[in-house]
Amino acid sequence: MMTIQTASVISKFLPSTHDHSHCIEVALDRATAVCDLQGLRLTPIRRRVLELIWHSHAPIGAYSILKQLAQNGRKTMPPTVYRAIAFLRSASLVHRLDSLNAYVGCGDPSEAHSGQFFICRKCDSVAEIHDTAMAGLLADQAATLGFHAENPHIEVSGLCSRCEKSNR
Amino acid sequence: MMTIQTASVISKFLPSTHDHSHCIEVALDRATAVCDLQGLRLTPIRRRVLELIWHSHAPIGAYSILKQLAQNGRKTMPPTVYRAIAFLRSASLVHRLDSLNAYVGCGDPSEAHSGQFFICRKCDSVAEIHDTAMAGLLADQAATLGFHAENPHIEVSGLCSRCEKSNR
DNA sequence: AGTGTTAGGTTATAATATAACATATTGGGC
DNA sequence: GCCCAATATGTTATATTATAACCTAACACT
Repeated sequence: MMTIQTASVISKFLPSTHDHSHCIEVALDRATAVCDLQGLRLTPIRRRVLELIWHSHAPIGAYSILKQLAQNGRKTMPPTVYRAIAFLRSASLVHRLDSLNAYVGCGDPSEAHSGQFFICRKCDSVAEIHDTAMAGLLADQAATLGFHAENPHIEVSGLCSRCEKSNR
Repeated sequence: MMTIQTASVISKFLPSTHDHSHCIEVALDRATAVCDLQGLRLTPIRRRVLELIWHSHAPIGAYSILKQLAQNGRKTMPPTVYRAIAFLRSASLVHRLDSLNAYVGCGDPSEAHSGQFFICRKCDSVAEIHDTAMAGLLADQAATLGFHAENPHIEVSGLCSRCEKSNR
């Protein structure tokens, strides 16, 4: 089957052997650049939260972030974490996955967007793409219902190839 | 633009004037039939919860259901509601909308499925469709990532035509 | 240095959901 | 009809996720 390429892949499923420290580094560098450019303040707390979210390619819950923040010395309360998350989301540095109540780093914070997410139900890894054809199809279907779609955020659960191979 | 019809509309946005008692009646009748056919027990509690969910075409939260259940005499606790919801979901009589932590009745419980939902952010009304083309596109994109999609559940927020007209 | 804005601290609580165990009800075989 | 096993519901407690409200600190700009 031939598929027209309409999707930009924002993040793929990576082998467990990949150099993840590099991912983190790149993410933080990009975040710094984006914030710099847009006059946003990537404060130490926000930076640290972003770093924790990028700890892996799996989404992480707010209270898990909270625990890890609290380890490093001073006690930290929920609002601190939720504020940092709100900031990071508003800068498109982080997405919330509603189906998991969890947050994942975005590999392409270049502009505000809401992507399509594939979530492995076994290892929790997430891949993100931005597919214009799908968005278009959605908009078309919406139109037939007289609906104006604003936020084609899509979450699909399933199995990544590694987990599917490993045992199903 | 020509759009190939690949979507079955499960529920549309309806005018506020529509005969909603009819919707409820139909939903309960279908539920009875489905349960009968599949040997499932639509007990009084489950039936009542389904009825409350069908109170409107807008999703309703578990604790809102709980409050209304508790009004009719005996006190009711969260597990009661969550169990009823779990049953109704397993029978495809109700869907959960993750983006709202809320539940909505399904107009077509004929078989297990996960649809595409358009949610008006102003009046909260929901329309549901089942679009094979979209599911296919999703599966294609998933395949390029080596991902096996299992649950193409989609929620899109936006404005229904009525709310868009009314003032934006 | 003064001031207005933004970020973070702190306390309390809201909202959503489930674990674990006890009791009741149901359907089916005898 | 009676008993049993399975299913459904009651009950208590608590987990998990998220926000309100108010206060203090840091910063950016003049």
